[in-house]
Amino acid sequence: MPARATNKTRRRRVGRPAGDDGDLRGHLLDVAAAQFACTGIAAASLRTIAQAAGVTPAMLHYYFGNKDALVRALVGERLLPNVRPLVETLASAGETPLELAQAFAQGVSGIVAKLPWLPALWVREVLCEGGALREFVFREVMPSLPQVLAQRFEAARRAGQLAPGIDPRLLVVSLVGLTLFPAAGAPIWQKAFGMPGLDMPALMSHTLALLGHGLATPSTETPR
Amino acid sequence: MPARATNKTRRRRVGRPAGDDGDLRGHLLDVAAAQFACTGIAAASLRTIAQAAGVTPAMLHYYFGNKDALVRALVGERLLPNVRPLVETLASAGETPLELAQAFAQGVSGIVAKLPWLPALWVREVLCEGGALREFVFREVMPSLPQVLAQRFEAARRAGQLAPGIDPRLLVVSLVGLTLFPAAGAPIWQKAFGMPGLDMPALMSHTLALLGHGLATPSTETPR
DNA sequence: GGATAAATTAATTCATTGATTAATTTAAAT
DNA sequence: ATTTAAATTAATCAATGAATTAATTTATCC
Repeated sequence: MPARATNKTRRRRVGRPAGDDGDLRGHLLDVAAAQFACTGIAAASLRTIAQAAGVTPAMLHYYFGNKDALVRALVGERLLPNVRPLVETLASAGETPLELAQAFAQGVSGIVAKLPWLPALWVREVLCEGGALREFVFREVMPSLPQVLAQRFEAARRAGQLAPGIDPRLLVVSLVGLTLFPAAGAPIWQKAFGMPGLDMPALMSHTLALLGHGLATPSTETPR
Repeated sequence: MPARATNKTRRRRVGRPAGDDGDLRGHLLDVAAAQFACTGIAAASLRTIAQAAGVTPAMLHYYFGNKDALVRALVGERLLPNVRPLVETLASAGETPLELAQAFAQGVSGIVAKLPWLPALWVREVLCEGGALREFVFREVMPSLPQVLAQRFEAARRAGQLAPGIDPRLLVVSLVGLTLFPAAGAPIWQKAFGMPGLDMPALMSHTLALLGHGLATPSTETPR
């Protein structure tokens, strides 16, 4: 349908295209994102990316110049535009900590629906120490998103809205661990449990239940 | 000092060593583990590993044969021996789901204390789709650990010990996301929040509080 | 129709990587 | 003292990677 399928579709004819012949540059970004997420940025060769997209490696040089610029384009044109709105949303979403956490979880879910490669790329290239996106993402999103959340949780704690024992900053870590992390590992969980879906809706309702009351049985509290 | 420091220490003298000249093979495993965790297995070159250990790449060939065998040795001699006991412990630890979760968290904490590179290696090479340890670890640990936990949570659910809305299998995912994941991202959390430590004890008590009663405000559920 | 611009390929260059081997050095065994 | 075994280095090879360039093909503009 979109002039260019992911796999074995015959490539675009050589020569200058007539009018709008499909967004090859954008397609290359998508293919590169998938490869980067799957094998890691450093281990994903331009040859492999080009092959997966049905073009020659020279096309990547034509559209992006070099590998580093390709990575930057991916972050600038796919990652940031989708993450920035979430940051703004979370600055004022929800009243209670639980509502704020819910807004975060839903926001992440929405982004993942649009950019399925994001969770894996995040844990590979941002979370870990030698990650290639570390410095870049750090300057662009990190200063804002965790800070905003942590500050709002801290305010809630001062207002007595946060259970004792919960650390406002570590709560941000926990939230990411309960949302991005399961999404990044979706394939392995499905394989481990023989689940067909591990669909995001099921994960979402489970996570919200866990955040809501933890593992405590609401009806019969075990006496102790 | 164990005969061989991590960085710039002068290398062992050439020639056959006298008696016990330190465990170079084991040291190479440790250095390789750190490099693998930092940049990913595929992106960590044998040259870099050898350089970090103060030896020539030929030593890696001498002790392990090739890169694949090095990875297998690392898994077989460092990873599995530390993970297997945890699986056995968790088969019978704790009575309630909360206690079981606590046992898991403490077990992970203990392993991470011994193998600080494990969390990052896990998220890079096991969690994600193109991970190099995927198949190997899957055969060795995955079938048991998640299954054991999920089955025990399922039994607790049938006994009415698990809050409604909590999925026994997804709870396993949540637990990993609340323990291994924060450990893997420790550097970035510390940097994001300007925390000195993100020490495991603080993380542990926070996580256990979250698992215990979630984000429920103390006003609605105040024992005593 | 000819010139120009856009898009693509094939081929090439240079650096890096994994892997290997032939010496070399030293300790242990005989 | 001679031989053997263990450990290490330097040098090298083939394969792969990123990056580049010179053609080639096709559409558009005048």
